[in-house]
Amino acid sequence: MHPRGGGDRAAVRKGPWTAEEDEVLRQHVREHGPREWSSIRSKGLLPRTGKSCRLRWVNKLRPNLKTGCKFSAEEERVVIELQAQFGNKWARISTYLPGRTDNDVKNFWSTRQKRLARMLRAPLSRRRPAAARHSATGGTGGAPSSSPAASRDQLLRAPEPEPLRQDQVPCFGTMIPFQETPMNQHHIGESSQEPPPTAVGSPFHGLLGHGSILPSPIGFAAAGCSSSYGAAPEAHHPLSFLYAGDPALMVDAAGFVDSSALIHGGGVAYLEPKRELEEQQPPAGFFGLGEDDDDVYGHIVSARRGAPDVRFDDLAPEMFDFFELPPSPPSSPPTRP
DNA sequence: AACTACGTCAACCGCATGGCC
DNA sequence: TGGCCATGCGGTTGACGTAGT
Repeated sequence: MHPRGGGDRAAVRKGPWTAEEDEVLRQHVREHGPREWSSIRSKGLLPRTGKSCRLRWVNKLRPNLKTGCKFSAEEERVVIELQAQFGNKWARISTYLPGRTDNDVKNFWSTRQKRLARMLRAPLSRRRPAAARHSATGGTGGAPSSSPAASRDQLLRAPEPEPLRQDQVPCFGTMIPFQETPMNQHHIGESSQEPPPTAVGSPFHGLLGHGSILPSPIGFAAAGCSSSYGAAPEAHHPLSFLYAGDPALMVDAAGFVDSSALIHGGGVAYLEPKRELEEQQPPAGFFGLGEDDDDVYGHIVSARRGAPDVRFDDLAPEMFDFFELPPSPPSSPPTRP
């Protein structure tokens, strides 16, 4: 980023910080604490605005920051959960993620959103291959895609549907210690007051948030997620069960989807478009898009009708954000442990 | 090798909020 | 009570690195 402006008002410096400036800022914080940002400039210590100094400290110089390391699966899960709960309250969300700043969380979420928007916008033929997407999204140390070699065609031509039995459905609680997180304690309390509408015994039972507008177990094809998203299902995200294919969690996505719609093949699973769903139309505002939006809507519908073009692998989890969640019940802020 | 698409990150901006006078 | 100032927050932008074509 090139330094912008700088010509006005007594040479306020903008742009990247130098090591020398960082050191001056550290020294100021050592002496005065993380405050009196404006005095840094007024005293002539740095040609930076107080806002800039504060931002630099908060985002880069503050101790115990997790700089240069990707969001872990757990962190991603927390962000997704809290975003669903609080909205874009990044500062608030970041307080649940030690070492992460609101800027980190915001950037993380923004990346997810952009990816989804692009995926929904771009023709699938122009999409990156799964391996590429993974490397880009999952970073350098992430788990490999569950099935980079399993081509879309392979998946879509899986020979024998082999539905999961109910007793094969894995238990979320054993895989994701969700209850350990403070916000989830809060969440559980909410859920207990307002049980999700999914039927007991359904694979979705307890997974879908209250008032989920899922048309039903949907007919998208679900393969192992190629991204690094380790986000686990949680009560407020209607489709969050789809995150479960992340190999980093050693979870087979098949366990989280409608077993009757599953097709297994080569360690991956996808949903066969359910016959009974083929006649259904998505609810108005499906994916937050107008029904006239052929570009996007067409893809989704084609998947529902069995057009062999869309897998869950192709659909980023963030598309679930387009589901309009019912307004959360007024909740007191969760207390940190 | 050049180009393109994409992800990541740092830093800016405008607005909101709260404290002080 | 209203204005000023410092700080906090969320949105946005643009540089840069990486990987695929």
